[in-house]
Amino acid sequence: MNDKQEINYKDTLHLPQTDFPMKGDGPRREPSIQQFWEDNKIYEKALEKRKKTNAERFLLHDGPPYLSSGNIHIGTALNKILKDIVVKYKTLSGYYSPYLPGFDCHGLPIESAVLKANKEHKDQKDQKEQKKLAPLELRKKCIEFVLQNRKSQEEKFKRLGVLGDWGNSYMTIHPRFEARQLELFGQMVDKGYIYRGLKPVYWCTSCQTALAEAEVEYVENYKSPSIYVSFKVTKLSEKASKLQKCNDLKVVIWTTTPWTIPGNLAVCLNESFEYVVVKSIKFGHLLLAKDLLESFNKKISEDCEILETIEGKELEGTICKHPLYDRESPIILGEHVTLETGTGCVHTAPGHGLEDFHISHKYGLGVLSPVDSKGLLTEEAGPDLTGLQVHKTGNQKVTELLLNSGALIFQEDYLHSYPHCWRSKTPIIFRATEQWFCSIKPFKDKALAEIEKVKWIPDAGKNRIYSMVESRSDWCISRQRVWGVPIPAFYCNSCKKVHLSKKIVDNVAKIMEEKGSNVWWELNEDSLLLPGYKCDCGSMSFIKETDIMDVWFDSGSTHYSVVDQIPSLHDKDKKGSPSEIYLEGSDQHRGWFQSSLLTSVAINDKAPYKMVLTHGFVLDESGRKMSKSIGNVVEPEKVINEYGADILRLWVSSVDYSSDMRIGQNMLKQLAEVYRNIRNTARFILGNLCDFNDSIRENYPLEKLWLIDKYILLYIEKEIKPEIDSYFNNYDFYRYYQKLQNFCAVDLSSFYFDIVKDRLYTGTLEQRQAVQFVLREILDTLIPVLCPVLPHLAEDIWTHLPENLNKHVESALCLDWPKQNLRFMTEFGPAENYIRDGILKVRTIVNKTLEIARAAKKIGKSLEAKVLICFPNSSDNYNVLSDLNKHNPKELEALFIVSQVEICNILPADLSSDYYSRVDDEGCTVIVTSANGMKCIRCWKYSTDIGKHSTHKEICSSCIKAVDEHLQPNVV
RNA sequence: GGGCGAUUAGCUCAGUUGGUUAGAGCACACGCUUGAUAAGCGUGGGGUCCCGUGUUCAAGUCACGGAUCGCCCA
Repeated sequence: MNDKQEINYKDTLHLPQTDFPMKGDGPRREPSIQQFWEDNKIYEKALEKRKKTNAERFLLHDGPPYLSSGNIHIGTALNKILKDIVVKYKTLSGYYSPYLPGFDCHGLPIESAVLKANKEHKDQKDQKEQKKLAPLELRKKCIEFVLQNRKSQEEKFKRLGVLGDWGNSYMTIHPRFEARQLELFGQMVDKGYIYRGLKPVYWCTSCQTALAEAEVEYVENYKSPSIYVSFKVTKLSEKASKLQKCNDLKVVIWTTTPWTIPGNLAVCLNESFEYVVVKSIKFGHLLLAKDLLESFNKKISEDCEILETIEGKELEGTICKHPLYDRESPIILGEHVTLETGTGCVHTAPGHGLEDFHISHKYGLGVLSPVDSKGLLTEEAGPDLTGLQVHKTGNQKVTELLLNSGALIFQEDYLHSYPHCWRSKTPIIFRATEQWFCSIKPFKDKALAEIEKVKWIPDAGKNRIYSMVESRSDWCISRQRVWGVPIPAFYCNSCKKVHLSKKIVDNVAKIMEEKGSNVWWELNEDSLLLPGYKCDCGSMSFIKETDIMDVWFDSGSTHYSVVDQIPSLHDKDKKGSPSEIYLEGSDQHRGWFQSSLLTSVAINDKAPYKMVLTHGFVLDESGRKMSKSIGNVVEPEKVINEYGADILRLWVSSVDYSSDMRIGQNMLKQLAEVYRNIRNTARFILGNLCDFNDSIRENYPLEKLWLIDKYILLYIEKEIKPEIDSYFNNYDFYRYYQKLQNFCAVDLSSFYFDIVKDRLYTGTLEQRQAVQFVLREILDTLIPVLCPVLPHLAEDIWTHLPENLNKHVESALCLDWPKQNLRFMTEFGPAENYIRDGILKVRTIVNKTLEIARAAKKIGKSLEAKVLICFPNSSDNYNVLSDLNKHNPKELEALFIVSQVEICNILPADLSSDYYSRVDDEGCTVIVTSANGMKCIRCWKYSTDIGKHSTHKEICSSCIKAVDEHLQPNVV
């Protein structure tokens, strides 16, 4: 055995050993890791662990994704991953953080998708069979559609590595959900917030139905009659009194829908525009916006003289007379008035336009809508117009009446884009219809105050929702649709009175909880109303409402219908306690954030969330919106199949979600590189801990550590742990990503590991264990810190832990967040500064000098070199490095990965020009020469003591020590 | 058309109360290594800080105007 012929020195090295694969191979291996989590109930166990210790609750309440398709797009994936990162981090760091996923199941897009599928199906069979689906039939198809999509989406979410209580996820079609939603609605009814009123909606006179925005398509170059009409001023506002001298003054309006003149209730001006009174030869004194006078002159072929100029706001309150009826039409002010076309004086018919409706509502003008469902003018429009079709004879007759009354100034054909019904392809109208509203006014101030209290991330979110809520008018909660939760109101059959009360609503809720919301269509009024219910007029015959609720009301009720109902989600006896966080895309400022806030303030007087985090939208690599037609859509499924979920998750963590994010092949490729580097960092640690035993850690004598060991440990305590923790705490995930990447690539891989390899592979057991002790500490920090973003990688590492390491929990996801190690903090103080201020900078200069020698082909690997470092007399670095060199010369050699290091103040006088390279820096001069002595065939370092030993003639004295130890393993 | 937001290297991000020559990682190029090896290490090139005007001794940073992109609304 002692015969040198028989010793293969390579066998005496401690090279890394691990089964941990170099490649993650996410597409193939992640599913089995996920299976492990599911089979072993890891989500439940991690949660249970916190519950046992009575941990503080941190609830991220899931905003339900919409089930209009079984696919998820990259934005949804981003959202779910962000949520999962938050929940995993909070769980690891000691909170009780349950995650109950939800799904949004009602609404028009689903109904439309089902109708479309049905139509296509029917088309193939028989065109004539095509007729409207009966409500129950349609709803049945919607349920099937939704259940199928839910299953498909759930699979996709799970494949992202999102853990949660999938078995109990909530759906807005669950009877218990719908019942609670109605209860909440009942409470709002009870408080008097719900009322019935008129509101203009898109209306198709051919289908005789209300249309949603999505069902409207715009036809270009549609020909409308354009008319200029004068309204006589009967009383000037005080501020406009200077116009008194302009006798017989008329305000000129312009419209392309003459049939809406009967609905006119006001004339709207812009407060900041300049208006003029002009003298027309044909029409007398006219008022219109100054900037539009020129075009107006052309129309009437005159060159009107300007008599007066006045600001729009001074005219507010001036009264005009309606040109057809004996009715007042006041001048009001609105921001929507523009100078694009017309006269700057806008004919305002609140029953026939949304802007008109809102501005008239502000002035309390009421609504007039003298048009029936077929598009025929009603008696309200007067005997001359009754029964005329608005777009045809209606327009003609109104124009004729205006001409006769002398109010018509000019008329011509006008081409513009006009909304049409997508089904019948006929022009639509705006028509005021009876709708259900939630009055915001009573609790708007409270809602605004709550917005102030909530923490919005990023900050800008607060302004955004604040201004939206501040300017919002009442919430129209009814839809003339089938796929949704019914509005449980009744109409008396004889006196038409509306019946809606908490009692009625609660009763319907009770029935619905038992039998599902289909009962509304299945049962008759008697069975749905309270037994023996009677109208004030004495009638007991009622008709049920056919409108359903706005789908935003469904999801907006989840704080009550989900969070408050499930004991594991809210603190004991603390119903109505806000969730810690809502996390959605920035489009939800108008959507879920707002509807949730409104219903919550309405019934609980407070916001349903303490914090709201919003993220932007995902664009393609060049910053364009993703669209099928451009073909730049990045599908999460494809990313997963090519790179795995961890890469997608890493992408999520790498970008600043507060604004729009980009994704594309180039980025993913780079992320895969970063992932590989992190993975190999872990692999290096695992491989080098193959023979380490955790029992060594206890009471490990820290004095055996080298300076560099203490430095890296202290760096982790003082910088890595606290920074990473604060990045997660502040939801700055991209900072975490940057830090993690730097830590693995720079601090560990290229710096610490490179330096430490020699000791690990060739050193004595004591030297090797010192490094292993450090690697073990690093691993303890690294694994949990990977969990939130790269759970599959973390789990993979955990399952490949060498056998003598303490695997005290079943899964990496059950670990605790790393805490600061006070022992290191107090015992290592001075080490860090030495490294920081001196050695790191010197190392860079040494590397540069080595590189010059290498480029000149003088050396290959740096161990072939000897380094001479010369500092000025006063240099602190001189003192630090020379002290270190005296104390442990091996450490400086290791630090620069060279065979010899000399430190001096003065360059040796005999320094000839046969050195390899030289770099003069401000702080020092570095000279590289060839290393002294011969190369040790074991550790590859050069030394002068080779060949002196009787047995080991080819290795250095350090290696002889290590080899002897290896040959007699019992002697430590 | 209105409200809100974004714009720093090929990519992802730093850049403090305005203050030297704007930084990091990745990517790229060249080289080394072959004892982390479908890995690892070193060195290097690369910037009109979206554009313009202004304030200032001094602007990536502050003010105003504009462009492009995105979200919401009309």
